[in-house]
Amino acid sequence: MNQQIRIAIAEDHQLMRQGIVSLLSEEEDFDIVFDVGDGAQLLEQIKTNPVDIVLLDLDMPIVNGQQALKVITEKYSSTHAIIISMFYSDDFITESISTGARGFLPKNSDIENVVDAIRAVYSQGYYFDDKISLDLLNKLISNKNVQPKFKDEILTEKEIEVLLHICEGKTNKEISVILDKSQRTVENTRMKICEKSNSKNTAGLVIYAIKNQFYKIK
Amino acid sequence: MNQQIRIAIAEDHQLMRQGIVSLLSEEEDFDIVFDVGDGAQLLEQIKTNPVDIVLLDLDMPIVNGQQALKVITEKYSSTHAIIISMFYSDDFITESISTGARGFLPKNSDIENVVDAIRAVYSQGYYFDDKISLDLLNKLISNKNVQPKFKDEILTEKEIEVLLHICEGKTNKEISVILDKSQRTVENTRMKICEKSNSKNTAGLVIYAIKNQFYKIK
DNA sequence: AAGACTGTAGGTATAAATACCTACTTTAAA
DNA sequence: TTTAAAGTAGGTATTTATACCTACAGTCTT
Repeated sequence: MNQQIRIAIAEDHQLMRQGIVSLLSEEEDFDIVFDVGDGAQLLEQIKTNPVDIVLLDLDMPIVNGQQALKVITEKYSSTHAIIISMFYSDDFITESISTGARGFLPKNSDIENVVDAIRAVYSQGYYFDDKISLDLLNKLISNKNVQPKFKDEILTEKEIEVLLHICEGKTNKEISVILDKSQRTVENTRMKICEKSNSKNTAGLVIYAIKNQFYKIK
Repeated sequence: MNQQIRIAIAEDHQLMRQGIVSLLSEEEDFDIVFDVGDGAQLLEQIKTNPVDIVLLDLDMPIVNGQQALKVITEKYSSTHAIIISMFYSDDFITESISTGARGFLPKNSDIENVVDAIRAVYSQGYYFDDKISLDLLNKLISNKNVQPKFKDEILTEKEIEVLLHICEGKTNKEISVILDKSQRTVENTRMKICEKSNSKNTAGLVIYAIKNQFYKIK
């Protein structure tokens, strides 16, 4: 038998994870080494169980996908990550690629896409879906180091705290009372988040918070 | 062999759907009759392919889960629906139950939960997860016809249109220009949506729009 | 034909958010 | 230890959103 492709799956929705495991198990040259429900478990498992491919869900709790991806590309150069994400925006893709992902799959992919992606990344080192815009591909090719824009756009603890209260529908004044800070401080923080998230009002902030998994819809 | 349980699956994420099919196929007494990606296909298929159980994703495009659920409980009394949803709020559950769902599963359920739910609904007619609050169960038991509150809280076409623009970050003035209506009209519509959705500001509106699948995060 | 609802829009007011400043303190990194 | 950033908060102004009214024309249902 040929050498098997060693695979790990990190995905927080159990049903989805079990489903993917079940489907991929049918491929004879695939060896599902382990599957986990969050980024922290992934980093723990990968220490002792080397794999070739990690299928990585971007929206995971505890240690999120981005952070896990960063650690993996830095520490485990022989492991290549393929991102699975609910969202399919250019921002997400470019961010993932620049952090070291070798492939990107939307969650409405077919299992065949996943199988193709795994084989492609294993043999060629990368995989991109048909649906990825030519625009984006050109951007990625022409400009290896895609915008470090995201570097300084990471929200601080305080900003995240304020953002969550905004998502809960609280006004600046209400937030200032809760955090025991001046209303002006909260206003400034709010504007700072607007800048960083490139949004121009409350609606934009809420969408940003949800897209980036700061705020989880219950 | 005993009689098989005939099952249909309606879920818009292909990977999830294929995964569930693969996992359920391992149960010998389960007969997966068909699986579809939206509510319209479900209603089409079910005309000619009777099933005992429908696993129904609430967040589907074209004809959404709620509408499909309504038709099924009205027209196909021998078919029982089990809801699978990303969201686990009491509102969603009570709404689903009052529309005729016989069980409710969050998307982070285990496949064992799904199998249990199918068997339970098939033999006992209903299934509720451990995680469903006692509070809610009591509400459901004590008060069969749970709030018809939702009845008159359905958004009109105009309201949905305005809501989407709000989610896009547009101001009332901008929306009024786009729709060629008075700014006051848009303001009034906005307030009406606030009432219906029981939210008190823009943040609440956006969350409501996302939860209820009016606005899809791209 | 009466009633209910939707869509339309005006009046008036207050509350909240947004925009663009300055400035000081603390903390962390170079 | 200088530099950079974050956290703090004040001034001032404009724009937006929210709140609570009234009113009328069109549509659909009873």
